Amino acid sequence: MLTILHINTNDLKEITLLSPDTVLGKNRLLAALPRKDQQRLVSVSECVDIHFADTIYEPDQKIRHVYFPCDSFVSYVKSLEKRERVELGMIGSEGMLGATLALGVPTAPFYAIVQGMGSAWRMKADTFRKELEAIPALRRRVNRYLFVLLNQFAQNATCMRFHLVEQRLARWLLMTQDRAHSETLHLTQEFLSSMLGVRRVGVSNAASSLHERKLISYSRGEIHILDRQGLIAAACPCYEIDNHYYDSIMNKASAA
Amino acid sequence: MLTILHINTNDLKEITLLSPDTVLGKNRLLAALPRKDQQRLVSVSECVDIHFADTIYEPDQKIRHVYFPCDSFVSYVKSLEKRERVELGMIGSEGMLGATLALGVPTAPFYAIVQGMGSAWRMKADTFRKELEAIPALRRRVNRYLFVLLNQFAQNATCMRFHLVEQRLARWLLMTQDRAHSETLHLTQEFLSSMLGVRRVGVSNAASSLHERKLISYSRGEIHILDRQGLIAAACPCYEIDNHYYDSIMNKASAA
DNA sequence: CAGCGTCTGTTCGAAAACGCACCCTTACGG
DNA sequence: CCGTAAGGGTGCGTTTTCGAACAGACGCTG
Repeated sequence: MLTILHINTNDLKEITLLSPDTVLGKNRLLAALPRKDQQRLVSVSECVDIHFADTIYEPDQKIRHVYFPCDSFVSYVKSLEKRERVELGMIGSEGMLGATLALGVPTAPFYAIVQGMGSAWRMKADTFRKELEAIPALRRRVNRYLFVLLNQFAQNATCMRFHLVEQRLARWLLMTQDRAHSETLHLTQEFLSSMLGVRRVGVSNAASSLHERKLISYSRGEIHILDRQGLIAAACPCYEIDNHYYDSIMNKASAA
Repeated sequence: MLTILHINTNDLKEITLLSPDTVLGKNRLLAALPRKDQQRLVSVSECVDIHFADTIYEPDQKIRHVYFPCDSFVSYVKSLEKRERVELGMIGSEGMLGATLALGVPTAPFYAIVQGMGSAWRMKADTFRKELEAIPALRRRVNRYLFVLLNQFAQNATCMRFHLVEQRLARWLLMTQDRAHSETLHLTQEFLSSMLGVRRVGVSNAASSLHERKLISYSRGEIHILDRQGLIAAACPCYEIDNHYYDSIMNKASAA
């Protein structure tokens, strides 16, 4: 239908096999909009694949597109010096990239780096701005999402300050699994260390500990989550606080 | 006039002597609006005094009023456990409290605790919402401010993660001085420790060091800043990055 | 199969911050 | 004048993380 006709395909075999509803439903932010609005938005979007380690935004650079991840996910990263680099938040199908455009600033505040490859709906920045004006439901939704993002940043800041590397690693793995929809994750310790803002050794120790406790297994960048409940117990409460907050804010949004 | 836009926060005395609508000019967010809008906003606001240690907002509680500080200033504070409490950002005359209302969420995300007593323009939450609709310039301004806030949170998070207590203390004092418009600050170490999220001993050591370096003097909660330039050098770059960012975003806003 | 790059595990001392506790000084009110 | 409380300094051992380095293990490529 409309939706499919307007897709700009690079290689979208997967996508084209799915019904429009399914594809749309993959992004929770869009999925909560009225069907009509969803169709309109898809008609001005394209479905793209994004790849591991792609840099979607750089700080102070113009935002060209906004993204609504389906099964991909992306991290906002702040970098001061070489070693002073840390993840601020993680965006998957529950959110979107470039929401700050709604605040009237055309540039990106942080790095946005792809963590999990997959597909995302992509829209030009100008288009997004226009659709924000045209679709009140979208505007409301994006605004609420910005509120959630602010909270995630705050939670993450406090977590970084007070919680141990092991707890933070557990939390990070859980968040990643939620967005990757898979029990296997491809992540090197080197990479994890830059996400958590610690040395690789710190990750190594924390991972060993989680491994000893039979919560995960890993080998050469392949991490398996063996015991999700145990991992939740090993993580700091920030994981569940975050999830809870998202639900409480975004669900109220759809009710309103 | 334009001069008002370029006020250095350090010498606000000038302003109080200046003109009749100086009261408004004391809040930089409002001061950047067209004169007409300023007058309208004042007509639906009241000027109130807020006092040290007042709790303006609590997390998940409804926001009743928004505040535009004149010479007062307030901290956003996140608190997980008893000891796990830290300042997320500081709001003075350069910003406002309750900006998140513009995102359509009626509740406050964090504690807001008064650091420096003084006056502020106060507006009912409903009024603020209506004025946001009615005054596009206000909406643009508030949105841009939210963008800045998001950045401040990010900067602060990274700073907390990587920088030493002494650097962070120096930065905090500078930020406070900017908002207090005074060289004397009343702050106990106990209080500072909960702002920086460290032990009081940590503050004590850091303060001793700054004192030895003749950058500050202090006694029983009275802190004097002796050498502002030296303090800037002792602080992490986050201080200047923050200021720079504010200017670059908010000044563009007034141009637009 | 040799070579090389990547990923991981481990070690070391040092730095920073932690929790806790004790003691001294100053301010203030009775 | 003195008792009390608040503010601040110091010491101690512990924990966590840091920076740097080295060694083993795996997998790809030539």
